[in-house]
Amino acid sequence: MTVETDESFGGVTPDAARRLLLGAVQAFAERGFHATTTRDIAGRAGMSPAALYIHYKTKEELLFHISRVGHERSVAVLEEAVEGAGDSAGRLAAAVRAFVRWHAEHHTTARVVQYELAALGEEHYARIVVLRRRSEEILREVLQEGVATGQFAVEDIRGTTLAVVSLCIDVARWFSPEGRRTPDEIGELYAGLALRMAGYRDGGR
Amino acid sequence: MTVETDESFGGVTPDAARRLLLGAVQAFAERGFHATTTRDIAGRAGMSPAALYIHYKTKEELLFHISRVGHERSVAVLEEAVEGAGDSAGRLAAAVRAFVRWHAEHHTTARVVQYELAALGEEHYARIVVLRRRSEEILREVLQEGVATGQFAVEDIRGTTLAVVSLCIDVARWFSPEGRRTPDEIGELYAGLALRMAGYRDGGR
DNA sequence: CGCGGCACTAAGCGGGCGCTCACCCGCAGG
DNA sequence: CCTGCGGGTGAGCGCCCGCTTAGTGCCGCG
Repeated sequence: MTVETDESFGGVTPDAARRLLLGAVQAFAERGFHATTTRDIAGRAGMSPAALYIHYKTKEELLFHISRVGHERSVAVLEEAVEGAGDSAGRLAAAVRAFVRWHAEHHTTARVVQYELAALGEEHYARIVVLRRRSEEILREVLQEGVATGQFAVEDIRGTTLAVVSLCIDVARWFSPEGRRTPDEIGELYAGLALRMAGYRDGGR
Repeated sequence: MTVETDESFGGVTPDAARRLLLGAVQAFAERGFHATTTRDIAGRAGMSPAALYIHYKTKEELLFHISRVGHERSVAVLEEAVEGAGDSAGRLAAAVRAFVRWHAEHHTTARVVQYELAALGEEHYARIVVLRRRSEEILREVLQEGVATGQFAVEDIRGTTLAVVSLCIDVARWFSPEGRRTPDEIGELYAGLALRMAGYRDGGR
């Protein structure tokens, strides 16, 4: 079986460590962390089980690396999208479009990032939670700004932010490349839905 | 540790079988199916590991029972809410309110139902998928009806339905009884958001 | 009161898990 | 040409998993 490439981990060296990471992402996404064996991961990377422990201390450390890099990428995507995208409506649309696209395009990584958190050790979990808060903050600021300028009409900003973030994240759960929609199309659809959730009026589309 | 009661499984007999089911729900929700041991489940039910196999053939069969009963309950809740709740806007609001409340109140069961599907055997999985389609159909029909009567404005009915269902389901992932919102409040908030997603205009709240 | 049946347990089997250890290449530096 | 060393392997340790089996206590019934 070929290991699908994913530019998120392009910078990881040496080569063997990256192959292990990619194999682990695949396996964790398909079966979940606990149902994945180190023999399976090593096999996907074309190595013996023992080789895994040259590059990573434990199976859990592999998960932590995936989770950390994945969160950093998704937050970076969100930050880029929000910067310099016009008014609040433009920023919200751009943010949701980009965040959703990332979760669809990288649904294997995203699945691990979003749904295997509980398998992290306590210390690693705490470090990941910090990163997670960032993505919520970014969207909340956009909503807040839009409400302040009168472009949006939202009573419960915290709750609505949570709902928008939740909507985007859940894409990773159900998205399939064999499905009828491309990541771009879903991003576009969801950007429009997020604007509606924010109470934005653009003339009635 | 006390086993939290959950009326979803109130009708299961004998008593020991129900206790095992409740213990399994708790354990699966906390740690996931694969990380849960039969010894843990039996322990929560106050029994020896072997007792589990008098009432269920395998650990996977326990998961299947939980998944089946859980899906049946959530679909029933949705159907009740849709029946006799006025116009399309009223029906959509009632449906989302009830569906979200169920996912928040029974977040342990819902977590298992929504996120441990992959651990089911092929045959059991196929039987569950049939039940899952029902909930999406119910919401799609409401949206369709509202668009037909002009109360809603939705271009992509399938996609919007998917988004609404996804939004509701994801409540099970993040909800915590220690959080700042009650299931009722979240249901209310989400009902309003769903109406906005459907393009319903009620005068500008 | 004896007996069949059934819910349940103590003990444990076979196997696969995460992880380790002793050893082995190929190659850069002297 | 020898040497050291970092990336790799084969074999396997100790553990705990899902599940089974042989046996036990108890309860209703003739």
